[in-house]
Order: sequence, then structure tokens, then C-alpha cells
Amino acid sequence: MEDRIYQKWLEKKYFHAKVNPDKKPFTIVMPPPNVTGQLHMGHALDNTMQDILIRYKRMQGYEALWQPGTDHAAIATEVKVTNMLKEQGIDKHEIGREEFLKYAWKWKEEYGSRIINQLYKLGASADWDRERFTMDEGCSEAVEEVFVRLYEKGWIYKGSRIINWCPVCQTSLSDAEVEHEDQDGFFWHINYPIVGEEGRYVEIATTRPETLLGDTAVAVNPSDERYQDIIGKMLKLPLTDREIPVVADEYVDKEFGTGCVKITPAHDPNDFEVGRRHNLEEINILNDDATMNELCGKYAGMDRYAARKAMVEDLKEQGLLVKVVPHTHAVGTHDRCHTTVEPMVKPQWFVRMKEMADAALEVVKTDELNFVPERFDKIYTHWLENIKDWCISRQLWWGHRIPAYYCQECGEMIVQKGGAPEKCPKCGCTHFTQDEDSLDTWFSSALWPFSTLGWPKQTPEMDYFFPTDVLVTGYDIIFFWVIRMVFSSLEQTGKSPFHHVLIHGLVRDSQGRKMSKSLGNGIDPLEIIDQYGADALRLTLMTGNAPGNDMRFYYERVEASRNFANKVWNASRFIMMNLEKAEVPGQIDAQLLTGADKWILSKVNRLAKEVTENMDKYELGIAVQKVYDFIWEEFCDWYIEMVKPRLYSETDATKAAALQALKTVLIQALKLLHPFMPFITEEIFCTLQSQEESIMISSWPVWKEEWNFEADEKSVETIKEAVRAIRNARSGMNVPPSKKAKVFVVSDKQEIRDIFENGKVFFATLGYASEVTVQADKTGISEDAVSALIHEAAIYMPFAELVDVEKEIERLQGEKQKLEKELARSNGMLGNEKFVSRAPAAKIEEEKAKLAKYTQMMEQVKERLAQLGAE
RNA sequence: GGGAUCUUAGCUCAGCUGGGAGAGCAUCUGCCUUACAAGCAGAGGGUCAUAGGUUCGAGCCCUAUAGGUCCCACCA
Repeated sequence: MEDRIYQKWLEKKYFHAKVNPDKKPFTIVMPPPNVTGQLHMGHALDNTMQDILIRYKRMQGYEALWQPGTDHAAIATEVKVTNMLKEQGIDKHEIGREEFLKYAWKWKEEYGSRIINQLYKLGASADWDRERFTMDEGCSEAVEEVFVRLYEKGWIYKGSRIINWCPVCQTSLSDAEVEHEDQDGFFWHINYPIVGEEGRYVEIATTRPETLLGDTAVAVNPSDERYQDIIGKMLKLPLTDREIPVVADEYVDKEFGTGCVKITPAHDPNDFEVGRRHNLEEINILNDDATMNELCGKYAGMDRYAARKAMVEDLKEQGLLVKVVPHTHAVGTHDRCHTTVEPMVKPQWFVRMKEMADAALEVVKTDELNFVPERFDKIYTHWLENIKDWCISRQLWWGHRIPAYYCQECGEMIVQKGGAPEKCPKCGCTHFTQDEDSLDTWFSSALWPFSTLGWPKQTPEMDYFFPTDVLVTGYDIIFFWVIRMVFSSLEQTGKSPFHHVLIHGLVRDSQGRKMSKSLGNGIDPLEIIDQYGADALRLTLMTGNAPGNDMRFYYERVEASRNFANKVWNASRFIMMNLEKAEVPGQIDAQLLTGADKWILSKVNRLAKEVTENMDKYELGIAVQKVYDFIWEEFCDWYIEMVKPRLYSETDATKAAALQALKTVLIQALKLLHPFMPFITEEIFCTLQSQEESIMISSWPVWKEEWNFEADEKSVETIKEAVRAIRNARSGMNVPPSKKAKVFVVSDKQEIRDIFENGKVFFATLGYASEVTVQADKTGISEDAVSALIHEAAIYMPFAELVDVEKEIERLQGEKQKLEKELARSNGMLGNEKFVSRAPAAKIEEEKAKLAKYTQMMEQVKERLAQLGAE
């Protein structure tokens, strides 16, 4: 069924949005999934939320564009392709860049559509006609444009800086791609001999002894009294024949370790800074695979950890190892392969961040950009305030190549769009080599909200759909993507790329663990869809969870969602069955509407209002909960049951009105439910009526003043109260529903009697009554009838053979206790002089009304107890 | 080290601007009532982590404390 419906939507082009000046635009850009990826629960959640918002806005009459596409995912894809080639016995370095890229593109063609097809299964109503790819022509043009603009502004520069290097992936990384994890290690205390002072040493402490070979100084704090006399002296660097100076630098913490720090500018970010301040040499001692390089003498060729071991042994032998102290410290790892990254000095490309970060900070302050929930703007702000320049070059082949060209003759560098220059402006040479590096994958995704709309061209789409309205994504991606989109867009278009960022959490397993491949605890959304349907999956993902919070996913929850889908299905089937059997006029005849009909119309009217309010606040969970409760409780459990006697009657004059109300309310509810459960609502909608061809392009329910029946709502609520009291009493005495009873409603209030007279038809059925008699006093009712007491009325059921006076008294005494508590509470509040003087008047009135109600009910209970001979 | 967040019924979680504690699942009781037993009706179950404070009134606001989770961070 779902595939069939989705196919229809596709064929009818319902998802397609076009520039339409008659309508207001509403735009969401889809976070582009990796081309190599497969749909997981995170995608399912993220895209369900977006689809809900898009469907909602589309129904509200907006020109709703959901812009989809995929990301080339530089490292992830390159690793996958490399591994695939490896399995075929092909080494990527042997075949070279060109060949490799052919394989990569082939891979992309093969798998790029897989995840898109999986999104179809979810019901995603994205505009697939506009599907884009970060490496397609337009997006690549945008990348070059931005690169060149920033370069010319001086905000992109090439320089030798210390960067994070992944020895396995063999590429540089940005700070955002490095995760810090605490690892157990040691503090090795090593003596560095002072030159010319036999037997005198400087004791340093290090967690990475192997970097000793790259040391070019030892630093102490300039105010450290212990070391004043050695500042400026030379030390003999152990295991080498080099001599290094002692320098003074504020960076050193006197309290930590020995107060003496070995400085390795080429392999530690702090040491790098110290090195630059003191003009120290930067000695790179590592190869790209993190083995020791040719400068390391006997250690050359050893892995970094093997070298560490060997060097510690040698230091021990030479008596320079003072002690070894266990020590845990944070180690940077690559977020993709979890290899320990190696800080290294290498020539790379960077984006200067200061100015763009400031601009990005400004838009959250001015509310041009808002996070939902709000707390995430702190995370955003904090990151931007501490941002460093962004290393954007990667030593990868799969990605946008940096548009920098070097003259083969004089080495002059030219940065420009549209390929290599024809002639070197400096020497006239016509031969160039392009920079080997490619760009960080996030450089292109940072442009996604506008590159997909045609930027840098001035397209009608840019004018109409940009800036987009809301971005939906997980909190784990704020640094990588959201921030970079914001500053890129501000710089290039002058606008924030979206007004709202709706943040969701992670979908975890039933025990609260992150779903991961290594744990094997991932639940495949496609399996859930096969088993329970996309609607059930979507509902599960949307219920019982607040924005920004993580959620647990387990089968019982999916089953509950599936059960709800069944409920909707069954109720609809019941209504359609009855509609078929009878002639139903097209219009509701307001004259024939009963109190029950008005009550449910009033309820669904308010529901529409509340759901809309919550949708607008992005409280999707609350919105769907309201629809769920309405359909299951008010509509199915109450209204359908109320209406049955009229439906089964051949003579009831209001039967048509009942059918009309059923149909009308069902359609309203289906519409409100549609964004959440698109398939089942479409199926029912199309069977139920033939005027409109699809629910997804029908109009969203709005508040109708003519459906506002407050008085009728109150009447029905009174009867519901009575029904509940009857059921409660019967249940307490184990009377089966099949056992009907005569029911007397006694009230000295005319209006109450009227309510029951008017509602007799359904009150009788719901209250298991064989006959309902409404009267002003107790005449004719046997003394020992079972009673159920509600506000301003008493219900009596004479069960000749079932009377159990003991139980009856017990029940009434329970009731009395409850009322006593209520009265005490109410009296307490109203007796509090401060409450009466300071609380709002409405609150006081409300409380007085309650007090009156409970007082009245208490009298009834006491009277009844007395009647039964108890007290 | 800084920050965020959580602690509510046996379990998983809602509770949006402070005004009588909710849902789903689980449990117990009774029902095959002609849409639905994947259902219907009823019931039990919570000093809302702890201690203070603000307020007429606190699950909600403030301050501490304890425990959990997560993020950020250059302590060698």
C-alpha cells in the first residue's frame, strides 16, 4: 500500500515546488546524507521531522520546498573505495589519482541512489526533481567561487602550521574532526644534562618521550625562582648529539610536573606556539604513517610506540630516566577511524575565522537565527568564541580540488576559477600544476543552503526560496555543519541561511546505548518499515520525546504505534461501512446535530487550534500526542459509542447528521494526523471521499467559530461523568455489561434533567441501561438500589438480586474520604487570608466553585450513607 | 578545568509561560458488547533525587549537595 501511494504522489508531482509569487515560500534544505551511506535511525528521525514540517506547511498553503541531495563525504567515501579496491587487489597509489577517481565516480553512481530510495520508503516528500550532489557542476562552481573570493580577501591562506594528522587516513584534519579521549599513560621524568656543568640536570616530565628527538628547547616559567639561573643555558639533548637552550615562557605552569617542559614545536600545538615565540627550529621527526623518520638515527623506521619503548629503555640504561608515574591524559583521535592523531607542522590551507565568526555570533544575538531548543545557542556561541582558523586542505583525492595552480617554471601560485591559467603573469610560462590537495568535505556542505538553489548565479529560486526557514539536524553536527553554513552564508549572501535550527537528539537502543556498527545494536529502519509500516515508525520516532533530547528505541513502542494505526484504520472502516449503508447528504444540517455531535465538533475544532499552535512551536511530540488522544479517546471510545444507537436505528431523524459528523470529524482528524502518518491517512482519505484527490494537498484545518459549542460540551461532559460513575459502581460489584439495569437519574435541577433527557439515547447504551428514567426526586426507587453520585445528580440502579449493601457502603465511604480531602484542600486555600488577598480573582472564583461543588456532593454522599443505615 | 543536561508510577518518558501529578508498556479485575481481544470497561501504583530559599501557592523559579549522561578544553 505504501509503495503504491508514494508512487502516486511522485507521479502527481505533489512534492515539486516552483517559484510561485502567489504563494508564500517555505523552505527546508535536507542535510545531505553521504552518498555511500545507508539509512539509519538518525536519518529516519531527522527526515521524519522535516517531512512533517514540510507536509504541514504545504497543507497550510505555502509553496513548500524540501531541497534534497547527497554529500560526497570525502574521507568516508575515499576509505570505502580504497578498501573496495584493496579487496580486488588494487592499490590506489599504483593506479594514481585519475584512475582512482573513475572508480570513485562509478561507486557514487552505483550507491548514490540507494539512500534516496530508502528515503522514499519513509514517505519523504522532498522535491526529488531538484536533487543535488555536493560535487555536481553547480555546487562545484559555488565552491570555487567561495574559495577564490575568500582567497582574494585574504581570508584563505596557505601556511605551515601545526595541524592534526591522521597517520592511517594520511590526511590533515580540522579541529572539529578530532575527538579527545582519556587514555591511561605515564609521566616519564627525564634528566637533561646541563652543558658544561657536570652532574647537573634539568628534570622534565613528558607523556610522549619519543618526541624528545624533535625537542629544540626546554621551557620554564620566567617567574619560577627555582630555575632562574638556568634560563639561557644549553642542555644536552639525550640520545642525540644536539644541544638545546632553556627558554622562559609564560605558558609553563609552575605547579605542574617539574615546572620544566620539553619543547617540541613540530609535534605539539602549544610547543609550536612557544617555538614561534622564541624562534625555535621545528624538527619533524615523523613520517606520514607515524613511523620515525630518517632524522631519528637508530630509531628511524620504528613505529611511534615502538620507538617510545626503545627510547625509554635507552634512557634508563644511560641513567637519565628519573621515574615513571602513571598518568591519564586526553589524547586526540580521528573521529572516523579512531586512530590517535599526530600533531605535525605541514603546509596547509586555512580559512581565517575571526571576522566570519563575529558575524555568525551577531545573528543569534539579533534573533535572525534561533535555536530550538534555545539552550543550543550557548553551544554555538561558545564554539564560535573560541574558534581557530579552519584547516580546509585534505590530502585526499575524492573531493573538490583546490583551485591553486603553480607555474612549473618560476613556482608562482595563481588562485582562480575555471581551471589553470593560460600564462604565468610572472614568467610567461604556460605550464602549470594544480595543488594536489582537496577541500574538507564540509567546505562544500557549508554552502548547501544556497549552492543548491543556484548560487552564485542570481536564480529565481535564490530570490524566492532563500533564506530557508528551518534547518533540522542533530546536536552532534552543530560544529561541523550548522556553524559553517551560517558564517558562509552571511559572508556570501549577507543573510543567515535559515531562521530556525531545530535540534533533535540521538536515537539510542533500548538500553540507552548509542546505536553503532561495532556494538551491532543498530536497528534498521527499513526492517521496521517492512514489519510495522512507515507510519508506525514515524509515529514512534515522534512520540514521548522533547526537542533536543535523546530517545530510546524499542519494539514495544513501535507496537504501540502500530496499534494506533490499526485503531485509526478500524474506526475509519466502521464509519465507511455505515456511510455505505445510508444516504448521506453532502451538507451538515445544523438543525439535526445533537449535543453529542456538537460536542465532538467542538472538540476537533479546539484540537486543530492546539495542534497548529504546537506545530508552530516545533513541539511535534505534543502535537501528535494530542491527535492521538483525541482519536483514541474522544472520537473512538466516546463519540463512536455515543452515535451507535442512532446509526443502528432505521427511524432516528438525526442519523444522517451523525454520519455527517462522523465523516467530518474523521477527515479533520486525518488531516491533523497526516504529516505524522502520511500513508494511512491518504489511503483512508481517498476511500472516504472523492472530491479531493489527495490529503497531502488538502487544506490544513483551521479554527471555525461555527463549531464552537461550549454549552454542548458541558452537557456531554456531565453525561460522561455519570457514565463513568455507573461503570465504576458496576465494576466494583463485578456486574458484566451484558447485565442491563434500569437507571434512574435524580436531580432537583431542571437543566441537569434536561441534559439527561436529551442525551438519553446514548446515555442508556454507555451506561448499560435497559431503561432511563429522569426525575426530580427519589419516588419509586427502591431504597437498596446501587447509587452513583455526581455533581448535582444521583444515579440509581436497582439490582434486585445483586445488591450488596456492605460493598455499597464501603464504596460510598471511600468516596466520602476523597471528598473530605478535597474539601479540606479547598477550605484551606480559601481560608488563607493571603491567598484570598493576593491570588488572581479568577483563581479564587474557580476555587469557590469547586468548594460549592464538593459541598453539594458531600451532602449527597452523607445522605445516601444515612439512608443505608451507616452513620 | 569549563559548560550543558537529566534524576517524576515497576520500565521508558511527557509535563510548554508556577494554580488540584500524566501517557505508553507492565500489573490486577471483569468483558469475544455486530469497527477493533493489536480491543473494551474498571483498578492499583508516585513525600516529582536531597537540603534550603523565593511565593498566597513550587515537579516547574533561585542556591547548594549527591548521582548519571554528554559536549568543550593546550595542563606538558
